[in-house]
Amino acid sequence: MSKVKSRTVFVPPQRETTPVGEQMATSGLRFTPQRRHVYQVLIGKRDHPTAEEVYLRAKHEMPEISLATVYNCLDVLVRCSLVKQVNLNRAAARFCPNMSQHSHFHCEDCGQIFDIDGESQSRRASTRLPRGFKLHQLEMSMRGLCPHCAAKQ
Amino acid sequence: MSKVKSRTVFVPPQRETTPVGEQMATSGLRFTPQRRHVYQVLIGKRDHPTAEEVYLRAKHEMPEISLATVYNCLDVLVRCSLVKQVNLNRAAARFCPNMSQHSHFHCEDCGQIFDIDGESQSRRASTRLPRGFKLHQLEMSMRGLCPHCAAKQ
DNA sequence: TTGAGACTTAGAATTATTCCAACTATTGAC
DNA sequence: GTCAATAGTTGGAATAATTCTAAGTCTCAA
Repeated sequence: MSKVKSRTVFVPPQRETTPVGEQMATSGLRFTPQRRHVYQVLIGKRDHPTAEEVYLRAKHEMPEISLATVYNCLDVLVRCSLVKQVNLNRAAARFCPNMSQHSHFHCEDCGQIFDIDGESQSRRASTRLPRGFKLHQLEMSMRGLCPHCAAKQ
Repeated sequence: MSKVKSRTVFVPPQRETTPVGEQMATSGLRFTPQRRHVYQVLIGKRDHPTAEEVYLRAKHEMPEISLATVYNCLDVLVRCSLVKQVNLNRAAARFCPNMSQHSHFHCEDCGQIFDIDGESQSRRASTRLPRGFKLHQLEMSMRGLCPHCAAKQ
């Protein structure tokens, strides 16, 4: 993953009362071993894996984990704002542990996804919204050529 | 559909040599009766239908059209930049004949999708892109509450 | 007129995701 | 601590959007 700037620092959770665990607990959810592991898998390699890829990586350390559980964990992590879900094409959803404000650049040639830092995107966007709309979340995605593929052509 | 401002004006194609038809022909594709009809269905009601919904609407005037053809037509229209494909959640893709620069606002309460005019979005976005990236297309989507649903709460 | 390539069609196949039912784990009230 | 209630996990089945396939039709250009 090409990352321009990072603000999210992962503190590995040791007990249920880590900041991450608390963020869940307030939603009435539990920070189970499976959920912690799925989260660590995402943090461990900061690309944009699909649920299937997360499943394969998670199985290395936790072979008995099921795909259904991985879907459940990802869903919970997204709902707790610990992970972003990225829907670029109609293909499988991808998951991104970078919670700083950023958008995604999808290279049409090599297929890679890049995080692009986008400061104050949502503030700018909401100033453009017609009166009455209440913005909760903004997602910006781009397609084109990454520097490497653009240079080749 | 709540439309703030529109720049796209539809000129109904009469012969194969309409502007719309030419836009296809240059790609080695044909502006067949099915493709024209699917396009007119989209233009006719400017909301954001799924492929299934387009299929149902198209069948009124052209009962023998198949779902596979509708998928083919939508794909071709998107590739010829006559229609935008909108992927909001993981649900069915939606199609939008508004080709002016705009983004989509998805109301979390009523589920409606609104076109929000966004002038010079892509110019601003590309100035934020790190050196070397070549932007072809930008998509911005928002979630939150539409004026009607926000007022209710 | 004919051959090549594009298009349409119905139905089958694919695939990401969700659902289900049985079982296990955790929490809070007593 | 015990126990009921609730939450989570698991494997497999089900779902639903989309793509593929094969056969037939249409269009264009030589």
